[in-house]
Amino acid sequence: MDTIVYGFADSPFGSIIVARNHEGVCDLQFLGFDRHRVIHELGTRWGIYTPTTQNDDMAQQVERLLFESALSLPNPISTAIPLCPKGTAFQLQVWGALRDIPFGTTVTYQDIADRLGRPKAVRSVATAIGENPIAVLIPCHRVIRKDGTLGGYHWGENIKQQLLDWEKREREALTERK
DNA sequence: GAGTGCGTATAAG
DNA sequence: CTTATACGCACTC
Repeated sequence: MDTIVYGFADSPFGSIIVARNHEGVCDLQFLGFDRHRVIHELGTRWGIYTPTTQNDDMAQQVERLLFESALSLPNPISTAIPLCPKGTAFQLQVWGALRDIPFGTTVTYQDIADRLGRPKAVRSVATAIGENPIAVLIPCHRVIRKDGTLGGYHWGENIKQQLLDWEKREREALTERK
């Protein structure tokens, strides 16, 4: 059986839990908004009898790659860390589309639906986005509503806004440096 | 088959 | 600003 290694780390946006199996990171969630819900989610997604090992160093390495840097543009993250999210075919398709959104930019839920060739399935697409198990690495925070308002975020709209502000700052900092 | 959801559009209070 | 109605579709029970 496929054991899961998980660990905790502190990010600039609150503590996170990172989990990975032999193929790659399978979960990355913020714990600040609702720690109990997150732990429960992990249990139901992977099964409470799945063998696990704790390794905070692993989590901290991922955290550093994600937040400590100037490695933001043009998004080397997308290929540096292998991912292994668990979901339906439709969800995996949606999450795949999210990975194409460049650092520091935003798109709308409608844009994603259009890109998938399902313009009328916005609602379903939005639901799938809301079920993203790998925060930041699968940048669901870059998807906002068509009217310009933020839209929902599984880990709290505060963090969504903070992530977008951070990406914007990083991006501007890199632009001015030339 | 009924109920639900990180949306969108429009109408109305 | 907030609630209400409708559309549409993947998912869960």
